[in-house]
Amino acid sequence: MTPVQASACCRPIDDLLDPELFKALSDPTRSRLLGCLVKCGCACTVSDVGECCAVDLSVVSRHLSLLERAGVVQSSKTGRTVHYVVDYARLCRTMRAIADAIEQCCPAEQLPGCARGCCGAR
Amino acid sequence: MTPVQASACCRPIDDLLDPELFKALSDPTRSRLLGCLVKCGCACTVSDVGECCAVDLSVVSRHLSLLERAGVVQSSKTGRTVHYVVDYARLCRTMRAIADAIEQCCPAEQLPGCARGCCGAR
DNA sequence: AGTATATTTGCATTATGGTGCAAGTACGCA
DNA sequence: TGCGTACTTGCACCATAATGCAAATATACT
Repeated sequence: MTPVQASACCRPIDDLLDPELFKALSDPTRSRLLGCLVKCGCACTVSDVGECCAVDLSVVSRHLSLLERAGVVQSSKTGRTVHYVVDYARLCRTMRAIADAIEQCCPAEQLPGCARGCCGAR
Repeated sequence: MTPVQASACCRPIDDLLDPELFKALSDPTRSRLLGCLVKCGCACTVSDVGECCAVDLSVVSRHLSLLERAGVVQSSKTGRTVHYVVDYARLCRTMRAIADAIEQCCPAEQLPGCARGCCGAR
């Protein structure tokens, strides 16, 4: 069993290692905005969140909408103000699911004898 | 308490939302390589992992070393071949820690009454 | 020593993405 | 209707990073 063939098993991990989600969390500014929102614990306006870092409000707006597209936060518009909330449940669920999936793939004895006989020689 | 002030509490989350880690997982090619390695379950050579996707081997090499710098995988050189293994334990621990930290910040009742009185009006 | 294999590095190219500014849209209020 | 506020979008600019190719390095084998 080669790594390529091994890819055919352990299905769940492929969907969980979603580059889009991680990309959303990979920018320092965005990370800071999210951290701010996570700790706030309630719905914050774009302007409120914007106070967390010294960037243009348009940048904040774009980052928050990107986080929403990634499923990390949710927005609700009331009048002319937009409130953002962290989707705590979903984010936790995703992180735990990734941990679980990785753990399931983790062989009991990792090295040097390959438990699954993959990777050719090894 | 504004979002800015709220940032002062709930400390752990800031260190856990490390953009560097997520950046490592944010590239599709890298994600695929990692998924391949995770499912393989044992130490794979650069060439082996490279079979997972249609990119130059030099690209694979660079991606794997980046993943190592991010603490996602570990390498060991034996002779002229380099073996990469996923650091299952560390990755799981990190993901769970993030989930835990987020959950701790999650207010019991999220909306519309803000449990922490932050975000001004709301 | 000479050749083959495994991986890395330098370099140029291209793609992606973050940023600020200015203008635009949407809505509330007088 | 006109003005102010909250946010978004278009655009240009700049930085970072992904990629392939070719060359270099390191090691094994004969």
